[in-house]
Amino acid sequence: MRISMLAERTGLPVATLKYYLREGLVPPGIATARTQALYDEAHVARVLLVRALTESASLSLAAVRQVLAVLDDPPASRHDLLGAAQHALLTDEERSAGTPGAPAADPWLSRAAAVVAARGWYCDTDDPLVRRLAEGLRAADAADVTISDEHLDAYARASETIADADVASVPADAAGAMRQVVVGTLLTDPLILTLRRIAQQQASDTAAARPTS
Amino acid sequence: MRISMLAERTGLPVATLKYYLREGLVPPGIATARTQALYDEAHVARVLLVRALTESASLSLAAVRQVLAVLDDPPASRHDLLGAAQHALLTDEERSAGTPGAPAADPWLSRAAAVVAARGWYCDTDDPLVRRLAEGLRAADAADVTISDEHLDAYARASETIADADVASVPADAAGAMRQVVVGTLLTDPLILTLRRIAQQQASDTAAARPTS
DNA sequence: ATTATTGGATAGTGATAGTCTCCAATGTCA
DNA sequence: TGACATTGGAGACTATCACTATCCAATAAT
Repeated sequence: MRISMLAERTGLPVATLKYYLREGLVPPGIATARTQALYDEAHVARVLLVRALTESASLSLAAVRQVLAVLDDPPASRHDLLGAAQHALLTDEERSAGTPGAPAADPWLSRAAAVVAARGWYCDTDDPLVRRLAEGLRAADAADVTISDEHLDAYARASETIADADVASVPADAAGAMRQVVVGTLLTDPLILTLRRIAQQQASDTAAARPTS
Repeated sequence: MRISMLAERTGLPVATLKYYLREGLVPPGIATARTQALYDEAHVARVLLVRALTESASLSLAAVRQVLAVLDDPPASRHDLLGAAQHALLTDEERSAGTPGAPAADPWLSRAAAVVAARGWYCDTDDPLVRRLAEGLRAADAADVTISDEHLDAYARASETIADADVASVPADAAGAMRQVVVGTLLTDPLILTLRRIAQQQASDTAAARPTS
């Protein structure tokens, strides 16, 4: 199919597709002449993937590029798969954060480590995710929002439920697994947050019905 | 305190504070002369809140404005509180989405409603949150990510755990409750997503240790 | 008295994500 | 075969966002 057909199939203007091609987010079509190239279903899927990641998962095109790079070249070992996937989802800043000498005993980092440890999980304060958690705790405190240990543990328990379901749904083949983990996680993040809000309404109604319990 | 002190306390350049004042995100100081105004701890807290919402919760300044408007003028009735809070967290587009005649029987909307109903929750396909859920499901499908009913139900169960903890932690006074619900939800969203990723690593390791179970 | 700081206004910046305009080469259909 | 639309490729242009910089005359500090 030609680019105008690709535009029709994806619902995007031709100019945007040209832009994605220029940016390397979508591979070039098969050139049949100097001003003609053919695109196939894989191109349609790729464009839809880019849109899903930008629109639904709110990724920047730079982040989409990172994700696509991992999908296009998945690590061979199944063991490295999740690690590579997680790595692909970090920001440049997070990736390059080496421990510069003394960590200055950040209280937020301590608490983040404690939350993780309380669930019986591993505990490495150098892990970018633990650092990200600490950063979130710091921001909440700066905004004068206090989160109790029980509250935080409830989040950790819920996360465990989610992660177990996630891991259980990973397909056997490497490429499919990569796709499911990386793209699946990104696209289900907003689902989880939306479900949380719906559940809040529900929990609030229930609490109102059974007032000062 | 003068603006330079406010800058020092918040760690932001004076130019940025002036910008926030201009944009109405931070209330003006008490003018003592035509070129002099005083700021207090409330201003410090406000600036830190704005930063927490933009940096940690990734809100745009326009969204921060919406949130602050609700915080500054909370609904009197406790019953309306969560509704108003939820309303404040919607986009303009979502707020203005009235049902235009026939809903065209969107399959994603049906599935979203089914997920909600399966948890024994209310079920209104006009609810902006249910629509948002449907939109997320549509995006996942477009990106060729399939989510089983069990998988989705695990998310719903986890969300219930989270929401119960959220509702249990809401303070009694109206202003504090508003703050906790709106700001607390926004700032804990990233915590939950980060915990999910950490839990995924954990679940993956566990699954690897107990291979083909 | 001199120097620094302030509030207020206006203009400029850099990043992001497109969108528009041209062009000569090609495809399509009469 | 010819008229006309479409294409790939390149470059310039645009809008939005979140600042940042510059000026100014009016204070404040020393």
